[in-house]
Amino acid sequence: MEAPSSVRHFRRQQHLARPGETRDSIYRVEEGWACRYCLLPDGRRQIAALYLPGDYCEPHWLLSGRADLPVMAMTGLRVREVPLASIHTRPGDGVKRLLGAMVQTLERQSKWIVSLGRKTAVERVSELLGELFERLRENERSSDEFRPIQLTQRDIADVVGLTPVHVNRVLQGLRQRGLVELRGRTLMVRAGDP
Amino acid sequence: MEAPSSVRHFRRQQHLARPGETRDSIYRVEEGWACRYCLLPDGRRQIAALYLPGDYCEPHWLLSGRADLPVMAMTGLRVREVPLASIHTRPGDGVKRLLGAMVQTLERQSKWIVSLGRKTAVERVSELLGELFERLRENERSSDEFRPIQLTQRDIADVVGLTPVHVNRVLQGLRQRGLVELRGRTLMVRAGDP
DNA sequence: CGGATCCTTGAGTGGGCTCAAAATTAGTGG
DNA sequence: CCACTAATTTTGAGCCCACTCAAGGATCCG
Repeated sequence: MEAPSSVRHFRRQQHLARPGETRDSIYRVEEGWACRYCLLPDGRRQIAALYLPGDYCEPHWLLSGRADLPVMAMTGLRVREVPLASIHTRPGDGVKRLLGAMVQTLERQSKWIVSLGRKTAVERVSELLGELFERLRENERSSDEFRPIQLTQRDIADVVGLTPVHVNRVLQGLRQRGLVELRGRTLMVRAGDP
Repeated sequence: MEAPSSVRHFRRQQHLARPGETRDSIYRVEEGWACRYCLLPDGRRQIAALYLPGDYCEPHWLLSGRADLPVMAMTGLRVREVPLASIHTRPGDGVKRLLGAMVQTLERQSKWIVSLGRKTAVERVSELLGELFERLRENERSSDEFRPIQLTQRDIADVVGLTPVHVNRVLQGLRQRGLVELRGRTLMVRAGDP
């Protein structure tokens, strides 16, 4: 007998799911970040989705029942495990919230396709940081001007489809324009991203 | 009084939906191709999804009830209009098929993010043509070796995130390798895509 | 304090872009 | 059926954004 919703912890780089695995539960992120990514045979990596506190990971498991891409913790991570059975049997808001999250993921992915296909390096990085700031502001509701982004520049590179070296140079530009700050090794983002 | 499912026709370049519109029905493509795209203020265009015969367009309207991006016919188009009400009230396979289509769209988009972010021009074009060939083979079931792709090179460019000029040069390479043929102005794709 | 990871910087290269013009093809109306 | 126009495909030359390779500093962690 398991509790209907249990808390689980993952360390950075640890996998929440591996490709092909069948899933009978999803996660709701409570603290920390996770990502869905694809690793090509020659080592190239592309991150296809980021999961922040408050996000469901991954909503479409409700329908497909299996993971198609690996999901990994990008920081220390605390999640609540939600059995799919508990959602199917109780047809309340649960299903609705999940399907809503799915649509949101879909729209976010469409936006990223546009960025990756048609935007420059500076535009992509700015857009990513802007989006992250907004998503953080929605879920945790404090109104600090700066927020920490716990990603390495390699991680950012694998989201925006660039090289770590070039991400570094872009960030230096954004720093001079005051959109971003570096404290120790963690990146701080400020509100306002046109 | 309207028939419960009516057939509609669109000409090339004609819009099936415009951004912000509220939708009370979706389409099932019967013949021809359509796409969802994004047009940036400076004229850059990126196509985010292609809809082929047999596809639902767009499944997530079922949940969101509105179009976020414009949808346009890329060729002459015949579709069947399916009122959302008829799906909501009859909770049979209809909902299931639509949600399945939604998951498929989601997985397809994830794959495209990987391509746009991390793959070369030749890889992207080959992958697009291979995917299109497979999707065409699933829905229409004849086993011709070659199939027509009714897209201009500009359209292809706006899918794979390249310039029309460069798409042209890539296609010339693929033609020399026999993966592709050009009859008149229409591109013919052959099976086999490693 | 040693080792690992990450950030930074420099110099040189290249894949894909831009600009521009010519060659094909499709579409239209007479 | 044919001229005429518009839309595509093709080709060439030159450029630039982002990449590669490589080394040197920071920062973190045990």
